[in-house]
Amino acid sequence: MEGFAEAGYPYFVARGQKGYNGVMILSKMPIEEVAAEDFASLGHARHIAGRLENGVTIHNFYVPAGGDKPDRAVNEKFGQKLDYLTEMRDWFKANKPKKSILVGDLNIAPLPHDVWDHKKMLKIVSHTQVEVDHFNDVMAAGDWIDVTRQDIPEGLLYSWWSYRAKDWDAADKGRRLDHVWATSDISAAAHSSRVLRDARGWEKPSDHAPVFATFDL
DNA sequence: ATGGTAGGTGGCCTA
Repeated sequence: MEGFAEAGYPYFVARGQKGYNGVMILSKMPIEEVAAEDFASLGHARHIAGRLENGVTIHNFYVPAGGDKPDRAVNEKFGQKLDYLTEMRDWFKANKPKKSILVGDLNIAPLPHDVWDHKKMLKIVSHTQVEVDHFNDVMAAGDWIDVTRQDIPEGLLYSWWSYRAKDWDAADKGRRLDHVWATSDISAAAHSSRVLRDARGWEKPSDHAPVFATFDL
């Protein structure tokens, strides 16, 4: 934590399970934890929410990846992913977000231009129709706006490239799995979204690249 | 239809 403070982020809210999963929101300003839900009762640490002193709430989600086969009858993890999204939807229906930002690895690329090959990817977990339907239901339930696509509506845009490609940059078989959303009451304050694609080429990189957005609030 | 890479933890599982 000292390292984060030295880097200019003395405040945070976080949940984690060593060796498994975790979410964290670092802040330059005081932030108070306001929620940490265990959707689909997985016993995981995939959600944290904090509120800043200006009244803005920030959610960070790590939606389950969902395994390989997009069929809950043979792949329990896929069912858990859908259930996770269904419970997110119901929670946002019951707790209508206002002045809120949602970020995270949502493990779904919702739009045809969020993947390198829409037709091929329709059979691949992260871009199947049932996942996109669940994803859109969560957005509708919270009146969420996709800030990244508000700023960058056109063109292929990815935030993740598999480790398994021999040359991720040349093959460029990416997916936009990481998202920045805002409720419609503050979405007009968002601008300057971008993906730091260069980070995918750093030493010992994550397979995800950072997604940025700026809010004037 | 399959394998490909990376990581964390501990000898395999998940992403």
